[in-house]
Amino acid sequence: MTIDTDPAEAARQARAEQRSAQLLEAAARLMDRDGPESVSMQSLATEAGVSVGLIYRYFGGKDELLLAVILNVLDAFGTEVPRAMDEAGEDPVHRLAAGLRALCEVIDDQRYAVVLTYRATKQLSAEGRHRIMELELSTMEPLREALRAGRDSGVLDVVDVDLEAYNLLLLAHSWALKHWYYERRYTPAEFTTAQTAIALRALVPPRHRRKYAALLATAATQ
Amino acid sequence: MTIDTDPAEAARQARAEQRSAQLLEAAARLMDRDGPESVSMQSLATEAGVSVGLIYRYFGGKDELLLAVILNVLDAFGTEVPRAMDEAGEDPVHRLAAGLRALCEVIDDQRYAVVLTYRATKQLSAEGRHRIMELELSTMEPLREALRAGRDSGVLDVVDVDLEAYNLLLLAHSWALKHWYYERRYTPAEFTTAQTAIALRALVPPRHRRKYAALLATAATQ
DNA sequence: TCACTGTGAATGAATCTAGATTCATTTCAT
DNA sequence: ATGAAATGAATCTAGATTCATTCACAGTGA
Repeated sequence: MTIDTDPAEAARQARAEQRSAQLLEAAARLMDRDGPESVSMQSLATEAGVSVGLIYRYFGGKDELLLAVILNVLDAFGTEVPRAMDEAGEDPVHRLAAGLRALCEVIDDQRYAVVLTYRATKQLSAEGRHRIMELELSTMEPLREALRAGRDSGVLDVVDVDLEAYNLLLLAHSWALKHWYYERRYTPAEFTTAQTAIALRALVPPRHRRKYAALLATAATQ
Repeated sequence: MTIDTDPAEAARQARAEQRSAQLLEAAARLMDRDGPESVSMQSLATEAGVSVGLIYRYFGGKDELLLAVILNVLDAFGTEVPRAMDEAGEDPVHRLAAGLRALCEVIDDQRYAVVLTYRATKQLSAEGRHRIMELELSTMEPLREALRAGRDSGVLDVVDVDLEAYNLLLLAHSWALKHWYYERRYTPAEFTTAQTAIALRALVPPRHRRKYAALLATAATQ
């Protein structure tokens, strides 16, 4: 099965990957400046400094492009969340908090792409939609895992792991979804801290609260 | 200023209102059957059994129509939530639970219109967007009020009223937003009960939990 | 009671528009 | 010189919008 080793082919692949990244970057920049509805093939081409036709070489069409943008975010979740959680050590509560923070950071970074996830369902093929669902679920797996671990060791009071994991994801998504409201009241960091406190307050039973006081506190605490 | 009393004018108004309601109903039915992206002027006209042109008489265009659909849902929130809360009596916790339940019920009933709220931002005029924001905020006011009352009387542990009220709204919205996932695992009623328990678990301090045991319990409680 | 007429309601084929897609042509790298 | 990469004007498409036309009926006079 060693079909590789063709240097020309390898070079092509490398270039393709670079182009693809360039286009995704441009899409992000464009959405960030003009909102997600401005992602037309023309404006994307202009933003990326290439011609429309070229986009079709690297992405089959708009559908595939949007799918790629979305998968890109989900991929960032899949990378950043576990990394942050592992850095946080073994404690399930700290792991959870770290995961939520990472989630919020990626979302802040890719705000419009996250919103796109909710908007683009229309143009996506059934298969694309399915991939997104699968990926979203597997993205959340580390959070679910931490919830389970915390429940098993008694530091977390979890009733329904799946539901509560999804709630955490939505808590973070809300930064993108309701940004028009939150941006007036919180910085990204404040938002993250406050939501972490709220989420953990729901999960950490009283007897363990002292231990996690730092995570449970907010600037606004009375 | 008694410009009314024109019976012809009154009749016209009545008919206009009826038409408008008929069209909004058709839009709901259509979205429910074919998804929100199928709301084209043609298909809406077909569904409502009128001609395309007529829609333009009652709604200026697609933007206004979508705005009306959305305002319609928000209006239902504005009516149902306070009603349910008032029926629940004085106790802030019961009021909150009743409000959340009412929210979930309206959302289940208008699932696609709720999703539309997140999708349609594009086509809405700045003014329409603004009205939606205002309305959403005032819709949540009863929830905020209950949170404040509960905090003041000590039965609720609330750090940031605005943030937590919005989280409750999103908890309910998630039924519509992530329906593809939840529908496989919960009935609307189960979802509502579970989310209520989770939300209240976060808010009711331990010393008051016994009193609200019924709301805090779920079928799934270990 | 019945034709007659004026007015708003309703129609839907024709038009317009935004933007996605194609592909004949040109440029570039080896 | 050759093939891949890139271009962008021309085409295609979905669907929103218009508007000339028809319809329905209330009011009017015989």
